[in-house]
Amino acid sequence: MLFHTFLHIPGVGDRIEQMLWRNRIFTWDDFLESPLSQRLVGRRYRTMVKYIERSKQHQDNVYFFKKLLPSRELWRLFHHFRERAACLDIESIYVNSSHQVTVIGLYGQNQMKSFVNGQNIEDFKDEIARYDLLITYNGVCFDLPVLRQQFKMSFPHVHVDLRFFLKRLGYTGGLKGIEREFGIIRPDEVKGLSGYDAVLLWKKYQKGNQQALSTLLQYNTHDTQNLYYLMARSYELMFRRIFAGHDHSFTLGPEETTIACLPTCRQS
DNA sequence: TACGTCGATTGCGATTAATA
DNA sequence: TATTAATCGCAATCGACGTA
Repeated sequence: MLFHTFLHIPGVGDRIEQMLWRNRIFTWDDFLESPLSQRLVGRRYRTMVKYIERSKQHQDNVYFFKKLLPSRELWRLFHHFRERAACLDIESIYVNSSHQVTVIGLYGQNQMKSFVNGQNIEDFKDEIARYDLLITYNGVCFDLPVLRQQFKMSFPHVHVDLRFFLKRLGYTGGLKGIEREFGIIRPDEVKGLSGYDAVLLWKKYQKGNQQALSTLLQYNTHDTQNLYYLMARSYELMFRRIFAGHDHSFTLGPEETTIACLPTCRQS
């Protein structure tokens, strides 16, 4: 999707991008090679050539595109930069008028890492710095503000909040409900657990119940890993949607259809 | 329940394209 | 060249929404 994107070029909005696609100019190379380009965009042509050439030079620099793309279109970076993407989900308890993080789950590069308050939670800062792209559900409103407050840290990453991205595709409601709509079935041990249960499990753990922590970590692991599956599926759905009707011969390339199906996801 | 922010909408000015 | 139309980008407002 990155190479099909023109929206990041100053002076180019939805309409110009759509117009280019309608005229079978689907990629940066199409634009540079097509004799139509100059006629279609007039005086903008030189600016567009300059930015496309810069885009090709910076195609491994996610922050180049973060600066230029509108935030609602950052999802387009997911597939190209998926090796540097991590899913994030936190659990917390509400004490003294603020949220205190109990568990942080981070899934990226096919690895799940859990950080537990009082054990290894300080390692989280180093681990998150290894990634450039964060995927959360409602993270802009909850996870990231809580982490910023508790750890006094900033997140320079590209951030895709699936809550708003999925809403554009017609999926609303909490994470668990959307998982069911996508056919994800959780194992019996954590099926039916909610964020409130996570609070209760943490309190049990504080009273010495190790099994409660184990269940809490399992719950958080499913929350976190399922985000990756939802990101991959919704990316493909949006890709298909925005190109639908433009050209029947233009379909997803094999690199755009690879959906990472996690071993923890049981699909119906 | 409190919190935080997004998307949709609207309005406005600047820029560019098309036309006479 | 002048005028009009189309488009972009920004800011402000407000309601909606999901998290633990």
